[in-house]
Amino acid sequence: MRSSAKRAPRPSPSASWDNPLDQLLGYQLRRASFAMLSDLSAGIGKLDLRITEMSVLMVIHANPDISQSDIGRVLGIQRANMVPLITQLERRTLVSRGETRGRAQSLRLTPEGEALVRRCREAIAEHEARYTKLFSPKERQDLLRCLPRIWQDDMLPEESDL
Amino acid sequence: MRSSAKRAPRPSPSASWDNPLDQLLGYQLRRASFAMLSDLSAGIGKLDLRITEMSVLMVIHANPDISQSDIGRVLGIQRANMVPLITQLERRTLVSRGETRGRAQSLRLTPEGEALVRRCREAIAEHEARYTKLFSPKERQDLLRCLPRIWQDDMLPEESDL
DNA sequence: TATTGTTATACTCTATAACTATA
DNA sequence: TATAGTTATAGAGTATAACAATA
Repeated sequence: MRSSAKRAPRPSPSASWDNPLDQLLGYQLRRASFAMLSDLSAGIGKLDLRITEMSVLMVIHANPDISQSDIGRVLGIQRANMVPLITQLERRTLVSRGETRGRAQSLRLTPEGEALVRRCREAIAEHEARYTKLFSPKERQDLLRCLPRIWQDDMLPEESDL
Repeated sequence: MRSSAKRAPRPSPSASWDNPLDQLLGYQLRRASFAMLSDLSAGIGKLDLRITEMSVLMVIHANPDISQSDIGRVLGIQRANMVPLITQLERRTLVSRGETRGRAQSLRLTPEGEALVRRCREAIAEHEARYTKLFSPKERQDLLRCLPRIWQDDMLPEESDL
Protein backbone atom coordinates (compact mmCIF):
# COMPACT_ATOMS: atom_id res chain seq x y z
CA MET A 1 0.00 0.00 0.00
CA ARG A 2 2.58 2.50 1.07
CA SER A 3 4.70 3.94 -1.70
CA SER A 4 8.09 2.97 -0.39
CA ALA A 5 10.67 5.72 -0.14
CA LYS A 6 12.42 6.52 -3.35
CA ARG A 7 14.85 3.78 -4.08
CA ALA A 8 15.73 4.37 -7.68
CA PRO A 9 17.91 1.68 -9.22
CA ARG A 10 20.64 4.29 -9.50
CA PRO A 11 19.94 6.14 -12.78
CA SER A 12 21.71 4.30 -15.58
CA PRO A 13 25.23 5.74 -15.62
CA SER A 14 25.66 4.97 -19.30
CA ALA A 15 23.63 7.15 -21.63
CA SER A 16 22.94 10.70 -20.55
CA TRP A 17 20.04 12.47 -22.12
CA ASP A 18 19.27 16.13 -22.35
CA ASN A 19 16.43 17.25 -20.15
CA PRO A 20 15.17 20.53 -21.58
CA LEU A 21 12.98 21.08 -18.52
CA ASP A 22 15.89 21.28 -16.10
CA GLN A 23 16.06 25.06 -16.15
CA LEU A 24 12.37 25.56 -15.48
CA LEU A 25 11.44 26.60 -11.97
CA GLY A 26 8.14 24.75 -12.17
CA TYR A 27 9.85 21.51 -13.12
CA GLN A 28 12.38 21.77 -10.34
CA LEU A 29 9.61 22.42 -7.85
CA ARG A 30 7.66 19.43 -9.06
CA ARG A 31 10.56 17.02 -8.82
CA ALA A 32 11.69 18.37 -5.45
CA SER A 33 8.17 18.35 -4.07
CA PHE A 34 7.59 14.81 -5.21
CA ALA A 35 10.83 13.59 -3.67
CA MET A 36 10.04 15.12 -0.30
CA LEU A 37 6.44 13.90 -0.40
CA SER A 38 7.63 10.35 -1.05
CA ASP A 39 10.10 10.49 1.79
CA LEU A 40 7.62 11.94 4.25
CA SER A 41 4.97 9.53 3.10
CA ALA A 42 7.21 6.63 4.06
CA GLY A 43 7.81 8.05 7.53
CA ILE A 44 4.21 8.97 8.19
CA GLY A 45 3.00 5.72 6.68
CA LYS A 46 4.43 3.85 9.64
CA LEU A 47 1.73 5.60 11.68
CA ASP A 48 -0.81 4.45 9.11
CA LEU A 49 -1.48 8.01 8.04
CA ARG A 50 -1.38 9.70 4.70
CA ILE A 51 0.10 13.13 4.30
CA THR A 52 -3.21 14.92 3.91
CA GLU A 53 -4.57 13.17 7.00
CA MET A 54 -1.50 14.18 8.96
CA SER A 55 -1.82 17.76 7.74
CA VAL A 56 -5.42 17.93 8.88
CA LEU A 57 -4.51 16.61 12.32
CA MET A 58 -1.75 19.21 12.64
CA VAL A 59 -4.08 22.05 11.69
CA ILE A 60 -6.77 20.95 14.14
CA HIS A 61 -4.16 20.62 16.85
CA ALA A 62 -2.99 24.18 16.23
CA ASN A 63 -6.54 25.52 15.92
CA PRO A 64 -8.96 23.72 18.23
CA ASP A 65 -12.63 24.08 17.24
CA ILE A 66 -11.81 24.97 13.67
CA SER A 67 -14.38 23.87 11.09
CA GLN A 68 -13.94 21.49 8.22
CA SER A 69 -14.26 24.22 5.62
CA ASP A 70 -11.71 26.39 7.34
CA ILE A 71 -9.20 23.55 7.44
CA GLY A 72 -9.73 23.26 3.72
CA ARG A 73 -9.03 26.94 3.25
CA VAL A 74 -5.84 26.74 5.28
CA LEU A 75 -4.50 23.72 3.42
CA GLY A 76 -5.90 24.44 -0.03
CA ILE A 77 -8.26 21.46 0.02
CA GLN A 78 -11.78 21.80 -1.27
CA ARG A 79 -14.78 21.46 1.00
CA ALA A 80 -16.04 18.42 -0.84
CA ASN A 81 -12.76 16.62 -0.42
CA MET A 82 -12.62 17.34 3.29
CA VAL A 83 -15.65 15.17 3.96
CA PRO A 84 -14.15 11.71 3.50
CA LEU A 85 -11.00 12.91 5.24
CA ILE A 86 -12.77 13.98 8.43
CA THR A 87 -15.09 10.98 8.31
CA GLN A 88 -12.13 8.66 8.25
CA LEU A 89 -10.30 10.47 11.06
CA GLU A 90 -13.45 10.42 13.16
CA ARG A 91 -13.93 6.72 12.48
CA ARG A 92 -10.45 6.17 13.88
CA THR A 93 -11.37 8.29 16.92
CA LEU A 94 -8.59 10.72 16.22
CA VAL A 95 -10.97 13.64 15.74
CA SER A 96 -14.30 14.44 17.37
CA ARG A 97 -17.04 16.83 16.35
CA GLY A 98 -18.08 19.33 19.00
CA GLU A 99 -20.63 22.12 19.07
CA THR A 100 -22.15 23.37 15.88
CA ARG A 101 -22.12 27.05 15.06
CA GLY A 102 -24.55 27.54 12.26
CA ARG A 103 -24.01 24.60 10.00
CA ALA A 104 -20.33 24.45 10.91
CA GLN A 105 -19.09 21.87 13.37
CA SER A 106 -16.13 22.56 15.59
CA LEU A 107 -13.48 19.89 15.38
CA ARG A 108 -11.05 18.78 18.05
CA LEU A 109 -8.47 16.08 18.50
CA THR A 110 -9.23 13.23 20.84
CA PRO A 111 -6.46 12.29 23.30
CA GLU A 112 -5.61 9.55 20.85
CA GLY A 113 -5.37 12.15 18.11
CA GLU A 114 -3.12 14.36 20.24
CA ALA A 115 -0.82 11.44 20.89
CA LEU A 116 -0.60 10.67 17.21
CA VAL A 117 0.20 14.29 16.40
CA ARG A 118 3.17 14.07 18.72
CA ARG A 119 4.46 11.04 16.86
CA CYS A 120 3.85 12.80 13.56
CA ARG A 121 5.97 15.68 14.72
CA GLU A 122 8.88 13.36 15.40
CA ALA A 123 8.56 11.76 12.00
CA ILE A 124 8.38 15.16 10.34
CA ALA A 125 11.40 16.41 12.24
CA GLU A 126 13.51 13.45 11.10
CA HIS A 127 12.28 13.93 7.57
CA GLU A 128 12.99 17.64 7.43
CA ALA A 129 16.40 17.09 8.98
CA ARG A 130 17.36 14.76 6.14
CA TYR A 131 16.78 17.59 3.69
CA THR A 132 17.82 20.55 5.76
CA LYS A 133 21.32 19.20 5.87
CA LEU A 134 21.51 19.63 2.11
CA PHE A 135 21.55 23.39 2.58
CA SER A 136 23.38 26.05 4.49
CA PRO A 137 21.23 27.81 7.08
CA LYS A 138 21.04 30.81 4.81
CA GLU A 139 20.03 28.75 1.83
CA ARG A 140 17.25 27.11 3.77
CA GLN A 141 16.03 30.41 5.09
CA ASP A 142 16.06 31.85 1.58
CA LEU A 143 14.00 28.93 0.32
CA LEU A 144 11.40 29.39 3.05
CA ARG A 145 11.34 33.09 2.31
CA CYS A 146 11.04 32.78 -1.47
CA LEU A 147 8.68 29.86 -1.93
CA PRO A 148 5.58 31.40 -0.31
CA ARG A 149 5.63 34.19 -2.88
CA ILE A 150 4.78 31.63 -5.52
CA TRP A 151 1.48 30.56 -4.06
CA GLN A 152 0.45 33.21 -1.51
CA ASP A 153 -1.24 36.51 -2.42
CA ASP A 154 -2.41 34.50 -5.26
CA MET A 155 -0.61 35.90 -8.28
CA LEU A 156 -2.57 38.87 -9.55
CA PRO A 157 -4.05 37.56 -12.78
CA GLU A 158 -2.76 39.38 -15.84
CA GLU A 159 -6.15 39.63 -17.43
CA SER A 160 -8.38 42.11 -15.65
CA ASP A 161 -11.65 40.51 -14.73
CA LEU A 162 -14.00 43.31 -15.70
CA MET B 1 -12.08 19.61 -18.07
CA ARG B 2 -9.22 22.02 -17.65
CA SER B 3 -8.52 23.09 -14.11
CA SER B 4 -8.78 26.82 -14.62
CA ALA B 5 -5.86 28.85 -13.33
CA LYS B 6 -5.96 29.48 -9.64
CA ARG B 7 -8.60 32.07 -9.03
CA ALA B 8 -9.18 31.74 -5.35
CA PRO B 9 -12.05 33.79 -4.00
CA ARG B 10 -9.46 35.86 -2.19
CA PRO B 11 -8.79 34.00 1.09
CA SER B 12 -11.33 35.21 3.60
CA PRO B 13 -9.75 38.29 5.14
CA SER B 14 -11.66 37.81 8.38
CA ALA B 15 -10.47 34.89 10.46
CA SER B 16 -6.80 33.98 10.26
CA TRP B 17 -5.77 30.51 11.31
CA ASP B 18 -2.44 29.17 12.31
CA ASN B 19 -0.87 26.90 9.75
CA PRO B 20 1.72 24.81 11.57
CA LEU B 21 3.06 23.50 8.26
CA ASP B 22 4.19 26.89 7.02
CA GLN B 23 7.77 26.44 8.16
CA LEU B 24 8.21 23.06 6.54
CA LEU B 25 10.23 22.97 3.36
CA GLY B 26 8.20 20.07 2.03
CA TYR B 27 4.93 21.93 2.52
CA GLN B 28 6.20 25.06 0.84
CA LEU B 29 7.42 23.00 -2.09
CA ARG B 30 4.07 21.28 -2.42
CA ARG B 31 2.06 24.48 -2.41
CA ALA B 32 4.45 26.25 -4.76
CA SER B 33 4.64 23.31 -7.09
CA PHE B 34 0.89 22.99 -7.22
CA ALA B 35 0.41 26.67 -7.95
CA MET B 36 2.84 26.60 -10.85
CA LEU B 37 1.41 23.36 -12.19
CA SER B 38 -2.06 24.84 -12.23
CA ASP B 39 -0.90 27.95 -14.01
CA LEU B 40 1.08 26.05 -16.62
CA SER B 41 -1.74 23.60 -17.04
CA ALA B 42 -4.05 26.43 -18.03
CA GLY B 43 -1.60 27.74 -20.61
CA ILE B 44 -0.75 24.35 -22.06
CA GLY B 45 -4.38 23.30 -21.95
CA LYS B 46 -5.16 25.75 -24.74
CA LEU B 47 -3.06 23.48 -26.94
CA ASP B 48 -5.09 20.53 -25.71
CA LEU B 49 -2.07 19.07 -23.95
CA ARG B 50 -1.49 17.98 -20.41
CA ILE B 51 1.73 18.74 -18.65
CA THR B 52 3.10 15.23 -18.83
CA GLU B 53 2.31 15.06 -22.55
CA MET B 54 4.04 18.38 -23.10
CA SER B 55 7.05 17.19 -21.11
CA VAL B 56 7.36 14.06 -23.21
CA LEU B 57 7.21 16.07 -26.43
CA MET B 58 9.93 18.39 -25.15
CA VAL B 59 12.20 15.48 -24.23
CA ILE B 60 11.76 13.79 -27.61
CA HIS B 61 12.43 17.06 -29.35
CA ALA B 62 15.68 17.45 -27.45
CA ASN B 63 16.65 13.80 -27.91
CA PRO B 64 15.51 12.42 -31.26
CA ASP B 65 15.32 8.62 -31.40
CA ILE B 66 15.12 8.27 -27.64
CA SER B 67 13.12 5.30 -26.39
CA GLN B 68 10.01 5.28 -24.29
CA SER B 69 11.78 3.83 -21.26
CA ASP B 70 14.55 6.40 -21.45
CA ILE B 71 12.03 9.24 -21.54
CA GLY B 72 10.59 7.75 -18.40
CA ARG B 73 13.98 7.72 -16.76
CA VAL B 74 14.60 11.34 -17.67
CA LEU B 75 11.24 12.54 -16.38
CA GLY B 76 10.78 10.16 -13.49
CA ILE B 77 7.81 8.39 -15.06
CA GLN B 78 7.52 4.65 -14.88
CA ARG B 79 7.72 2.48 -17.96
CA ALA B 80 4.17 1.27 -17.49
CA ASN B 81 2.81 4.79 -17.36
CA MET B 82 4.63 5.81 -20.51
CA VAL B 83 2.60 3.43 -22.64
CA PRO B 84 -0.75 5.24 -22.74
CA LEU B 85 1.13 8.53 -23.00
CA ILE B 86 3.01 7.57 -26.17
CA THR B 87 -0.01 5.78 -27.60
CA GLN B 88 -2.07 8.92 -27.27
CA LEU B 89 0.63 11.16 -28.76
CA GLU B 90 1.05 8.77 -31.67
CA ARG B 91 -2.70 8.69 -32.22
CA ARG B 92 -2.60 12.46 -32.59
CA THR B 93 0.30 12.11 -35.04
CA LEU B 94 2.57 14.19 -32.86
CA VAL B 95 5.05 11.36 -32.36
CA SER B 96 6.10 8.53 -34.65
CA ARG B 97 7.90 5.29 -33.93
CA GLY B 98 11.01 4.65 -35.99
CA GLU B 99 13.51 1.82 -36.08
CA THR B 100 13.62 -0.69 -33.30
CA ARG B 101 16.87 -1.45 -31.54
CA GLY B 102 16.32 -4.61 -29.62
CA ARG B 103 12.89 -4.24 -28.18
CA ALA B 104 13.26 -0.48 -27.91
CA GLN B 105 11.63 1.75 -30.47
CA SER B 106 13.16 5.08 -31.38
CA LEU B 107 10.72 7.93 -31.11
CA ARG B 108 10.62 11.16 -33.08
CA LEU B 109 8.35 14.12 -33.42
CA THR B 110 6.33 14.49 -36.57
CA PRO B 111 6.36 17.94 -38.22
CA GLU B 112 3.04 18.48 -36.47
CA GLY B 113 4.71 17.55 -33.18
CA GLU B 114 7.58 19.93 -33.82
CA ALA B 115 5.16 22.75 -34.51
CA LEU B 116 3.31 22.03 -31.30
CA VAL B 117 6.55 22.03 -29.32
CA ARG B 118 7.24 25.53 -30.58
CA ARG B 119 3.88 26.68 -29.32
CA CYS B 120 4.51 24.93 -26.02
CA ARG B 121 7.73 26.81 -25.62
CA GLU B 122 5.92 30.11 -25.99
CA ALA B 123 3.32 29.12 -23.42
CA ILE B 124 6.04 27.97 -21.05
CA ALA B 125 8.01 31.17 -21.49
CA GLU B 126 4.99 33.30 -20.63
CA HIS B 127 4.27 31.08 -17.66
CA GLU B 128 7.80 31.15 -16.29
CA ALA B 129 7.98 34.90 -16.79
CA ARG B 130 4.95 35.39 -14.57
CA TYR B 131 6.84 33.73 -11.72
CA THR B 132 10.37 34.84 -12.48
CA LYS B 133 9.34 38.40 -11.87
CA LEU B 134 8.60 37.47 -8.25
CA PHE B 135 12.32 37.05 -7.66
CA SER B 136 15.55 38.92 -8.10
CA PRO B 137 17.88 37.33 -10.64
CA LYS B 138 20.02 36.05 -7.80
CA GLU B 139 17.06 34.58 -5.95
CA ARG B 140 15.91 32.73 -9.04
CA GLN B 141 19.39 31.43 -9.71
CA ASP B 142 19.68 30.28 -6.11
CA LEU B 143 16.39 28.43 -6.39
CA LEU B 144 17.50 26.64 -9.55
CA ARG B 145 20.79 25.82 -7.87
CA CYS B 146 19.29 24.53 -4.62
CA LEU B 147 16.25 22.60 -5.74
CA PRO B 148 18.01 19.87 -7.73
CA ARG B 149 19.85 18.79 -4.60
CA ILE B 150 16.56 17.66 -3.17
CA TRP B 151 15.77 15.09 -5.83
CA GLN B 152 18.99 14.38 -7.72
CA ASP B 153 21.69 11.97 -6.50
CA ASP B 154 18.79 10.40 -4.88
CA MET B 155 19.29 11.03 -1.17
CA LEU B 156 21.47 8.27 0.20
CA PRO B 157 19.06 6.22 2.28
CA GLU B 158 19.89 6.20 5.99
CA GLU B 159 19.30 2.51 6.39
CA SER B 160 22.01 0.48 4.73
CA ASP B 161 20.57 -2.12 2.43
CA LEU B 162 22.72 -5.07 3.37
C1' DT C 1 -29.03 34.71 0.28
C1' DA C 2 -24.47 32.95 1.66
C1' DT C 3 -22.13 29.37 3.86
C1' DT C 4 -21.42 24.57 5.45
C1' DG C 5 -21.67 19.86 5.12
C1' DT C 6 -22.69 16.37 1.95
C1' DT C 7 -23.04 13.04 -2.14
C1' DA C 8 -21.61 11.50 -6.43
C1' DT C 9 -18.58 11.40 -10.05
C1' DA C 10 -14.58 11.88 -12.98
C1' DC C 11 -9.84 12.88 -14.30
C1' DT C 12 -4.83 12.85 -13.53
C1' DC C 13 -0.79 11.03 -11.74
C1' DT C 14 1.40 7.36 -9.66
C1' DA C 15 2.36 2.34 -8.26
C1' DT C 16 2.56 -2.72 -8.74
C1' DA C 17 2.51 -7.07 -10.70
C1' DA C 18 2.72 -9.92 -14.47
C1' DC C 19 3.12 -11.03 -19.24
C1' DT C 20 5.68 -10.98 -23.97
C1' DA C 21 9.51 -10.12 -26.96
C1' DT C 22 14.14 -9.40 -27.96
C1' DA C 23 19.09 -9.04 -27.41
C1' DT D 1 19.16 -13.15 -17.95
C1' DA D 2 18.27 -8.30 -18.45
C1' DT D 3 15.76 -4.86 -20.72
C1' DA D 4 11.65 -2.85 -23.34
C1' DG D 5 7.06 -2.61 -24.23
C1' DT D 6 2.66 -3.91 -22.68
C1' DT D 7 -1.73 -4.82 -19.97
C1' DA D 8 -4.50 -4.39 -16.10
C1' DT D 9 -5.56 -2.49 -11.90
C1' DA D 10 -5.44 0.21 -7.81
C1' DG D 11 -4.81 4.21 -4.86
C1' DA D 12 -4.30 9.10 -3.93
C1' DG D 13 -5.30 13.97 -4.98
C1' DT D 14 -8.06 17.08 -7.19
C1' DA D 15 -12.31 19.11 -9.65
C1' DT D 16 -17.22 20.01 -10.51
C1' DA D 17 -22.03 20.11 -9.90
C1' DA D 18 -25.83 19.72 -7.15
C1' DC D 19 -28.51 19.29 -2.90
C1' DA D 20 -30.00 20.09 2.19
C1' DA D 21 -29.58 22.68 6.36
C1' DT D 22 -28.79 26.72 8.81
C1' DA D 23 -27.91 31.46 9.93
